[in-house]
Amino acid sequence: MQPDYHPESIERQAQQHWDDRQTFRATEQSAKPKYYCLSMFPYPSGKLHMGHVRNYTIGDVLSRYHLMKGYNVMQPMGWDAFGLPAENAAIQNKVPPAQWTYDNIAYMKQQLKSLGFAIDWSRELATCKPDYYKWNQWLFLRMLEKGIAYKKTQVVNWDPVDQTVLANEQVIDGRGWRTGAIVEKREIPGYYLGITQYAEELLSDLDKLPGWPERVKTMQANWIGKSIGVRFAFTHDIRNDAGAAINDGKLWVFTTRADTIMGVTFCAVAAEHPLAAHAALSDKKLADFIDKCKHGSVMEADMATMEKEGMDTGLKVTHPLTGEQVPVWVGNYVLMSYGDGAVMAVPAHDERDFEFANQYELPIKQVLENTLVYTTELKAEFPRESYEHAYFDTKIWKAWYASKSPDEVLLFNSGKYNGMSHAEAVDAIATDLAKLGLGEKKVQWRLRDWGISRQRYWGCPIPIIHCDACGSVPVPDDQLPVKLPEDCVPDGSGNPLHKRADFLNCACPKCGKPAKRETDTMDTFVDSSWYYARYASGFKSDAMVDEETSYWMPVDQYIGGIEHAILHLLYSRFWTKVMRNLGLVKYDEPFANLLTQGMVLNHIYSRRTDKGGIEYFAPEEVATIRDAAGKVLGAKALADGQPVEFQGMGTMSKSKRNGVDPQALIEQYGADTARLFMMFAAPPEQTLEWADSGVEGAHRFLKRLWASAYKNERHIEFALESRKKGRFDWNDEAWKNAAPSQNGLRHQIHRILQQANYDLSKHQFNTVASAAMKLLNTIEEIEPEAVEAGKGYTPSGNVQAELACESFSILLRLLSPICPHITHALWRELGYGEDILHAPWPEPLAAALEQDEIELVLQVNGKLRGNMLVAKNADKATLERLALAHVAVQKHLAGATPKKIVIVPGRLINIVA
RNA sequence: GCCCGGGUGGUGAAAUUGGUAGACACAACGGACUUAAAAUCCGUCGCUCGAAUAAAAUCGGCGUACCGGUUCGAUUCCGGUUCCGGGCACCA
Repeated sequence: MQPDYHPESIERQAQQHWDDRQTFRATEQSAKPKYYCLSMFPYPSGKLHMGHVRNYTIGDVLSRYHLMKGYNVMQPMGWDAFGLPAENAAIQNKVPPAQWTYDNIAYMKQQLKSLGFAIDWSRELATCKPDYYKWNQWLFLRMLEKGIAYKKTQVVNWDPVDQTVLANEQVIDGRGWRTGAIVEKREIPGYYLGITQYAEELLSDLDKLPGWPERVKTMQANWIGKSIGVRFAFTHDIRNDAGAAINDGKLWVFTTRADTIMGVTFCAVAAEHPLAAHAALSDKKLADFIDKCKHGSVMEADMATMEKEGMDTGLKVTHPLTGEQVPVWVGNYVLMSYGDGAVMAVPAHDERDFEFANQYELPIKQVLENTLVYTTELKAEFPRESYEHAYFDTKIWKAWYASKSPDEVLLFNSGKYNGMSHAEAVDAIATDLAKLGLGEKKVQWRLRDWGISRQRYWGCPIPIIHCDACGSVPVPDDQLPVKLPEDCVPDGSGNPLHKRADFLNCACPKCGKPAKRETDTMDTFVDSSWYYARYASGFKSDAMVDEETSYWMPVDQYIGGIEHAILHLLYSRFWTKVMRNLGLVKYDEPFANLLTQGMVLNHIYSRRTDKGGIEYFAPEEVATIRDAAGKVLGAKALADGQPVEFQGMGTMSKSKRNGVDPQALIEQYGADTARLFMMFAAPPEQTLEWADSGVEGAHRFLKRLWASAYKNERHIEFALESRKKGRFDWNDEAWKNAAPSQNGLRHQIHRILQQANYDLSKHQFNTVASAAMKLLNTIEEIEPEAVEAGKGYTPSGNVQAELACESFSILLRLLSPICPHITHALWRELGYGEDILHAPWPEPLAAALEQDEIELVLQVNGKLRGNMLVAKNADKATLERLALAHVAVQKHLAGATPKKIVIVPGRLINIVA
């Protein structure tokens, strides 16, 4: 064997070996248990970044580990190939998104291959191919038939300069990222999927997912947000010009806090609400305000953080229970798309209403009793006169409320409901409203239906044809797929499909007259909602999925970034349930076990353009300015020397230009070093700030491993030879006769292995990597001189050779999922066998783990004072006697009598004095 | 703003989930080898703390973002604060 480690040649040979034998080609015919290991497929943005390397290495470690554990493993790969960045690239480079995408796929595929992942490439797919997205269209049509898909208006960001719809990402501080123009909200029609019809099951089935991280399940449950409340109406007699009562004289609202209904002092409606529009007809200032509300982005984070503004409409509605006249305000924080676009306001017991009431001097009426004492401190901070009997700062109130059980807080100031608890009051009030025909109990979900229409070119066409005579007509199944022309070059304004007569013009499937195709495309989350089932289904052209999915599905291990904790994972769960209800699949949930990888972060630098848009700089394009502690204060662009802004750390992404390409790393050190370093850096679920400062160390370890194997080559050969000839019987008896130092080393080796196997079961790969390093450190303590050629037959020499042989075999197998190339090569070079992947997974031997004596820690009053060796089965009395007699204990007890002795078996003795 | 995570040496991190804080590495420093450098090997490495000493060994104190609590014992559990990251429905 070669004396030095040459990664490029051994990696090429190992990959060739796997290619030649089709090692990772998965088949459905196997007696072994199946293991479907899936990493979230990448968007083909151009190059891999470190987040990809992390994600796919984690998946590969799990795949290879299970392969050696005796599973029938399938690990596929594909491309989430539709999306916005391809259009941006087209605008910049004037290349069609299709060509840019296919070029990127080719490059990134070669990068993935060079990392040596155990992928079954025969199952590769790309979502931008018609044979894939045909089935998006097909299932969408089934959903239309079932009433799951429907059409209604949606609010979008509109750039008035580019005359185009903007993605949320393209809105920076309320302005278009290219034009800098103030963004407007626009209402346009679009298609929705009724995910709320599945809300109950999506929530309750979280309990069927013990293999998912708790935090992801919590996030999904909060997102679905089931709450039981009351929908009710204020009445009015406000009539439009035609004399008809607006909305039948009812202002509907929803509340989860119906018990506070007697504390309502005003109502707030969205700017788009019919009452607001009516009032604006005769009020110029109100009309201007409503117009102003239409500017700004539609993002929830922006809505929630913006200054709450409102204006009185001058209109009054009647409280259904008190008969009081309640003023109606327009509030910029009320969303038309939530519920009925109107809310009741109870400033005494709602933080947002409180803030609004304070700002506009609206009355506050307390209706929940409160035994919190109005202290002088509170008076100083909240001195307003009307606070005399109520302490309405809702932060204080909420803290007080949270310290009580809901039944302890009773209603007061609420007429006939006085003295009732929360639950009693909600029931009584709902009953009274129902008697009046003005309300009822209702389950309300925070979850909204999924709007899938995108006014963009590079996506899956929505299979609808618009006919003047017949309206919106679904494309018949036999005309699927509706193919997207692949040669368009978007220029940033409008949808290029509008200019494509060959795509646009068609015949109405119903009446045959000339008609126009829908030009909206589907949200790319549709593409990623079922790709896992397609991998598993043999790519039939006549079916979306087939019976083979029932062999592989559900996915046994899904791996992907925590940023997908809600949307992608929830949509996939929903899509699965729709497919199940259509009889296409038999499982309820797509992903049995989930590992959410922590983000790989890097610095983000940006600068405002002259127009008011935003421009990002890659970290290597700037020189950072740091303070004494090394904290980044700012930076200057290397190109022009002008300042750029440091935006903090953020996840690696194409759009923020802060991705790090692993190519240089792979070329300089090899794939094994890149993989090892990535796994060693941090546990998989932890966020990681990118720095390559440890790469050298990972590479140094692999060089040491190779050198050590080279040094031990002859001893291992000798030991393997001896085993074959049956010259020595390496049973427990034989080891008992070996020297204590040799048994000590063997004990250490098996202890490290035991811990590493435990860490693997927890998916904590960084400590598995460090276990490999510890194993090598331990192996280097074995003295190889004793078995130099020709002198290897002394009893001690035999033990040394056998110890080296056993230890290396453990180390190579343990390391092989992380560093498959070097371990593949060394396994063969040292003569262990043809293919390490066919070797069984190493397990520690009970006999090697056994120890006669154990070390116990001695504490006095919880402080470490010493330790002692005791027989492993020493009884309690002996332990106490030995501990009290210990010199360090005696010293710290200083003659005091122990009050208590705490013994933790196998660990410590704490003497409390 | 709301929901979910996280904060441990100069750095990445570990601690068998309430029991020796800092394993394994990186960087730095010192040494060996070398004409020299690289590579390699050996050693030191939480603290502008205290005692001891010529120097060390050694002994002790403090230390897991901050404040408080529970416990014989807290990086781990509970309450509060703060900073950082992820998500917030058209980035994927």
